[in-house]
Amino acid sequence: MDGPTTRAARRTHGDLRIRAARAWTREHGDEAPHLQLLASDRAELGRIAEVIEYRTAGSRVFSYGEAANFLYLLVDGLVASSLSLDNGERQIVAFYWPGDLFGLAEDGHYVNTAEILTPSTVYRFPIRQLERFLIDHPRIQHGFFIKAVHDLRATQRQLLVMGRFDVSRRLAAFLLDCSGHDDYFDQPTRVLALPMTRYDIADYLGTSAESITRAFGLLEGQGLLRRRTAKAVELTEKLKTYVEM
Amino acid sequence: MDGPTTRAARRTHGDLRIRAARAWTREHGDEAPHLQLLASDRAELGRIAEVIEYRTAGSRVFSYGEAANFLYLLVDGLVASSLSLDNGERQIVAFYWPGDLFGLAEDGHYVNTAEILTPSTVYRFPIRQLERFLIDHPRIQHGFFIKAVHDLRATQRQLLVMGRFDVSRRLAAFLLDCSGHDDYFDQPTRVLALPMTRYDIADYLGTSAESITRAFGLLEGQGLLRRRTAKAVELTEKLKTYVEM
DNA sequence: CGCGGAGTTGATGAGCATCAACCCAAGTGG
DNA sequence: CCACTTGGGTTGATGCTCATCAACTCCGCG
Repeated sequence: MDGPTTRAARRTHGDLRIRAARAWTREHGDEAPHLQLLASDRAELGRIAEVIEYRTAGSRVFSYGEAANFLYLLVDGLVASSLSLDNGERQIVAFYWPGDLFGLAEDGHYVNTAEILTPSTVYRFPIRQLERFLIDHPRIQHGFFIKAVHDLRATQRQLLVMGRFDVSRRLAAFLLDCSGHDDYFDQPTRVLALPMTRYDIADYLGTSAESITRAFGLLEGQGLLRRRTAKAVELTEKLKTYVEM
Repeated sequence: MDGPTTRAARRTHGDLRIRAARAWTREHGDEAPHLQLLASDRAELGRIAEVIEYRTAGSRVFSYGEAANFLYLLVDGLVASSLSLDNGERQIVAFYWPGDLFGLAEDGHYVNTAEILTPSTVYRFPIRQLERFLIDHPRIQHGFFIKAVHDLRATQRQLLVMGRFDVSRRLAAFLLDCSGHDDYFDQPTRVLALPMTRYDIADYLGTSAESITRAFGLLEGQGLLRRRTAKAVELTEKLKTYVEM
C-alpha cells in the first residue's frame, strides 16, 4: 500500500475547524457545532502544522504503543480509533469525522490505533510545539479543552448505549449519530452513506457483523429505514422515536 | 434526608489535588497520579471555591438537565455519575474518587446525575468565575485539560471492557480499577473495601445485580479472589492475568 | 422484634455469538 | 473480455450467556 503524502500547511486555513459543542456556558448564537477560532488563531495554528493525505483505506496513522509525537486534526475523510485484545478482537472506541482531533497518548505513547477508513486529509501538530503553543495562547487552549470535554461527553453517552441497549437500538443510535454529519447524510432524500463496513460497525457497537445485518433487517421490517444498497440507507423520521433516552 | 453543609474553603488547600496521568509528554519523576499544582496555584483556586459536605448516601449533588452553575472537585468520599433512560434503567458512566473533577455540562445544563455513595466532601467552583480564572491562568487550565484527556482515556478503556468482556471479566477489570485507590485497598492484606452496592456495580458494568453475584462466585471458584464479607474482597495476584488486554 | 433493603440462589427463556454456507460486487490477470 | 479471486454481505442452524422473575437469607436498624 502506498504511503501518505506530506506537504506544508497551506496559506489559508479555512479548513482548520474544531468540531465541538460548548462545555458549560451557552453564548449567543452558539448553535454552531464548531468552535469559533479567530482567523489569526487559525493562521498561527496552521503555522506549526503539516498537511498529510492518506489515500488507502486500511492504512494506519499510528499504532498502539508507538511514541506519540503528533496530535492530529482530521480535515476530510473518516478515521477509526481502536483498541485490540491479545486474541485479536478489536473494539473501535471512536470514529473521527472532519473537525475531530485524535492522537490520545499516555506517558508519551499512543493508547490506541488510528486507522484510515476512507481517503483522508489531516493536519498534524508536533506535540511538544503544540503544548508550548497552547500555554502561550490560553484562548486556543480553552478551545482544545472544550473539545476534550465534548469528546468525553460523547464517549459517556456511548457507554450508556453499550450498557443498556440491545443491538437494534445500538444500531439505530449509531445511524442517528452518523446522520449528523452532512458530508454523509443527504438531508432532502434522507439517505445516509455509510463509509464503513459491517465489521467496523460491529466492532464499534460491541457485537458481530452478522448481528448488524440482522439488526438492519429488523429496523427495516419495522419501517424505520430502507436499505438502498449495503452502504446507502434511507432513514425515516420515526427512527428517532425508536431510540428513547 | 438532611442537606449538605456549606462553608468557605479553608486556608490550607493541601487537599486540593487533581488526579490524572499526563496526557502526552512524560516528565522526570512524573509517576505520581496527581497533577502538580504549585502551592500558590492551589491557594488561588481555593479562593474561588466553597467546601461542601454531604452526609447521606443517596443524596444528589445535581441532576440531569439542571442549570449547571458549578464544577465540583471531590476531596473525600465516593460519587457516581449516571444517565437514566425513560424506563428507569440507569447507567453509571463513572465513579468519582478523591481528586476527580465532575459536573460535565452542555449548553449550560448538566448532562448526567451525580449521586453521593458515601459521605463526601467536595470543593465547588462557580463555572463562570472558573472559566475566567482558567483563561487568566494557562498553566492551571492546562492541568484541567490534562485531567479531561485522562478521563477520556479511562472512558474509552471502559468502552472496550463493555464491548468485548463477559460479565466475569468486566467485574475483574472493575475490581482491579478499584484496587488502585489506596483509601479502599489495603496493600498488605490485599483486601478491597467496596463502597458501592451490587446494584451500583451492575449499573456501571451494564448487567444485573444477580449476574454480579454470580460473577463473584465464578472468580472465587477459580481462586482469583475471596469474599470476606459482601463488601470486603481479598484479591489475589492472579486476578490481573485473568484480564488480558 | 419486626421491618426493609441488600445479597444470594434457582429456574426459565430470550437474545445473540458462532459456525457454516452462500451470494454478490469489485478487482485482477490472462 | 471473461474466468477467477477476494472480501464484504446475507441467511440459516445451534448452543451459550445472561436477563428476568421468584423465593429466600442475611444484616442493620428503629
